[in-house]
Amino acid sequence: MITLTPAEENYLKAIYHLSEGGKKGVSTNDVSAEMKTKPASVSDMLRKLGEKEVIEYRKYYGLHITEEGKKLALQTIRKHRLWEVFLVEKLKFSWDEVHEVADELSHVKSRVLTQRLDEYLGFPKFDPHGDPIPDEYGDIRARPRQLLNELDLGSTGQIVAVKDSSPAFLRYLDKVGAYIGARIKVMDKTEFDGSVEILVDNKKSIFMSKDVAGNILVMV
Amino acid sequence: MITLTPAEENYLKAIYHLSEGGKKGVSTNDVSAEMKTKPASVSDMLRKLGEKEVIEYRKYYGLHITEEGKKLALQTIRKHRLWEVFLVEKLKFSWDEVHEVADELSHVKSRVLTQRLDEYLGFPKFDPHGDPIPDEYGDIRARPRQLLNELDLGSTGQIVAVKDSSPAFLRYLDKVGAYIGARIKVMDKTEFDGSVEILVDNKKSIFMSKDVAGNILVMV
DNA sequence: TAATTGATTTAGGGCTGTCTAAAAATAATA
DNA sequence: TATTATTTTTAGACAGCCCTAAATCAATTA
Repeated sequence: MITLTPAEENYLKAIYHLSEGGKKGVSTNDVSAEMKTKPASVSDMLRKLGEKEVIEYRKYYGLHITEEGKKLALQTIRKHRLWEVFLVEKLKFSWDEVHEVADELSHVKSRVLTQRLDEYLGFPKFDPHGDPIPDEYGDIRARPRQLLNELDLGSTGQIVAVKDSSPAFLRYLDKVGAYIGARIKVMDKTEFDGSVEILVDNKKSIFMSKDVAGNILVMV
Repeated sequence: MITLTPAEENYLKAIYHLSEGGKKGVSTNDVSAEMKTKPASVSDMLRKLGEKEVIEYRKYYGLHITEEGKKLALQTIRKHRLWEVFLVEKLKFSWDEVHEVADELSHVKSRVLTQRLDEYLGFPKFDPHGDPIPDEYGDIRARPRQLLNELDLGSTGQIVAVKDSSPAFLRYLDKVGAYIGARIKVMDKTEFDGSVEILVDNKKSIFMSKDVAGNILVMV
């Protein structure tokens, strides 16, 4: 049975996220940026994770996460997200306050604790950010996606993809401040032209035509 | 502001308990036994705690905890006991399962977390073992004591003292399996002679006359 | 293809917290 | 008091995790 130190868990979790996002392999610098540690420290850690076979690591050529690595990363992610639910739902933390604390809590090693917490929270399927919570076997229920222009007034979600991925469209999104991963809320809908006003990351309000909104996929 | 590492917190907590129990100073070996680490490791840690002025440390002569040290120890104890309450009351852990887990949880550094947890639990004054939970200023409310023969059927508590401390009485208690610190529950009360049946440490059931029970102080 | 640039790794060091083995101080006993 | 026994401390080592500085490798450019 492979066991990871808290630091190793954190690295593996970061690597998992990087693997999901980008298509190709993950580089030392990617991990360094994500973890906010120096590349030199990352090299050392990658060697260790390679020895534990949770990643496949070739010096100078980056890495790929292994199946075993994914499983372990999902365990950590599960714990992290369950604690986030607890902090927000039970202890009334706001979204932005939870991350660090959940991070520390998620390193407490007790399988029973995780199971009981899951049960206590009513086996939630998604965390407060809308990210799915893996079950104890690492399975994730894929969240259904909806087109942004079909969302109801007041509903929230996260931009996960675009139908039109032309550079022009992406540049436009970039310009107005929308991006893959952005948390959005529908603030207003105009009936006659189908345009919408959405709030991005609880900060910036932007207007969108029906055409634009109809090309954005949102996870609700 | 003094900050302690998790290990330092653990040592200080142990030292606080040792200081409360025995009257005189605390020795390196005492701490070693309590912490289950080698005396050599303890020496090193005592030097560090001495430098941080949470204890007063004289080489070869043991130590005394300082006022500042007591305050910090009580903070840690507060967190530990709040988590114990959470684990037992909300997550349905049993008494014997909670300690290690609460220990890890109590090292999560977030003042807000502790406050919100306290609030969520309804500001409990005692942990599941009956030990008092310090408030955020480190104050402990002394728990009221009751005579064992005055407890209601089904109530639980911990034996904390005896009114009659004659050797004969103590020998008797010892014989039947009651002792200072024992967790008890009143299982039966006989009206006509005032005798009671109590369950000790969730294991052993013993009978007591009214005279005996009337000499035992219980913290409920 | 050769030189330069940028990414990555290695080398060496610091800090924490543990250990074992050996030395030193104190306490107990003859 | 002198010797022995016990307690405590020091010395040196190791693992984890981070750093900086220097070396190495790979990719790009001239």
